[in-house]
Amino acid sequence: MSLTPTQLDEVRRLFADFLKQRGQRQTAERFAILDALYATGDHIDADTLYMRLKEDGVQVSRATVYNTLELLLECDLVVKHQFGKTQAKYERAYAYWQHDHLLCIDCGAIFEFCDPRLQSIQETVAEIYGFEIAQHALNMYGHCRRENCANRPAPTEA
Amino acid sequence: MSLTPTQLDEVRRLFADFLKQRGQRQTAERFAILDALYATGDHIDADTLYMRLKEDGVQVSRATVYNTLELLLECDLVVKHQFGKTQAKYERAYAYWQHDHLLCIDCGAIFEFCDPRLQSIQETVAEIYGFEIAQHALNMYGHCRRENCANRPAPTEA
DNA sequence: ATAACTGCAAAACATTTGCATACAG
DNA sequence: CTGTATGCAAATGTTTTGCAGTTAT
Repeated sequence: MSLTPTQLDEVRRLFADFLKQRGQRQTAERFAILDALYATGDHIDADTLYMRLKEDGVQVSRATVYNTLELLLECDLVVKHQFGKTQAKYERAYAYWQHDHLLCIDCGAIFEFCDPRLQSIQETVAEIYGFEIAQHALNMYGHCRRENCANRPAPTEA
Repeated sequence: MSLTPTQLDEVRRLFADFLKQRGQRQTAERFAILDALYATGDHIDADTLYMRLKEDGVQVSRATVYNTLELLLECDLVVKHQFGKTQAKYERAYAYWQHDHLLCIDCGAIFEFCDPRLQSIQETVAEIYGFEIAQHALNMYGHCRRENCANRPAPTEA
């Protein structure tokens, strides 16, 4: 799930090019945030990312974290998710297949899956409604069957 | 898109039964909120619902709106959506087919669709991950082609 | 009666903004 | 140098909470 050092360099280069092309500055903070996000294999919210940077001794402000995440979204190096909560989660997007999410209501575990039929659905919907579809988000919510699942409800006798 | 008076009575009865069964009180406020939500064919956020009630001369507090929406979610008379924003939207759920959403990035218009292939995907995912899936949310984001679409981006010459 | 509910206002969160200072280009 | 970016703290927007007073049962 981790990227190779070469891939990480490529990601930094893509971000650098994006900033240059837009006449925006390449600051240490921006690259630190990019690195921290890519170091996380998981889905992470802005505040946790902010605190993780702080723990690692990288001094950045929350405002810069939000600002930079916005830039990373614009250059498609990061995707943002709204998993039914008000707080958004972010996930790295480079060298990562397009996928959807399966979430456990009880323990919060997140799994990823990919089903080609979704592409067909997207095409059908685009056709019917005359839309040009840019992206989609499919989230499935349920109960995982892991032994150690927290908040697991008592099994309903069936 | 509007429910018949008979259906609305049925909805109120379902809510009444739910409250009774849980030993919770049937207050005028709760039914006013239920009615206001069902009077809206659209997707509505908690604050707009609160203000709409106020306009109609129904005095309720924001806290009661949120509290009641929570109850309505629990008895499946309402569903909650997180359309990529921090603010949640609510939609009536009774006598309404299970459907998914197509949103215009430019003007915010919301369309609904239903595709049977999603059911197959859900079954496949449940099987593969050993999940018992309770619900899903599929949102597609794109550009509608309506003449009067606000914020429509300039057509890219192709 | 009494336990539950309401309204209010304060608190808690998540995110955005304004502005003085710092710094990349 | 110059205009962007940063950090901070205040502001905004959304949702939750605590509590005194109210009300359905």
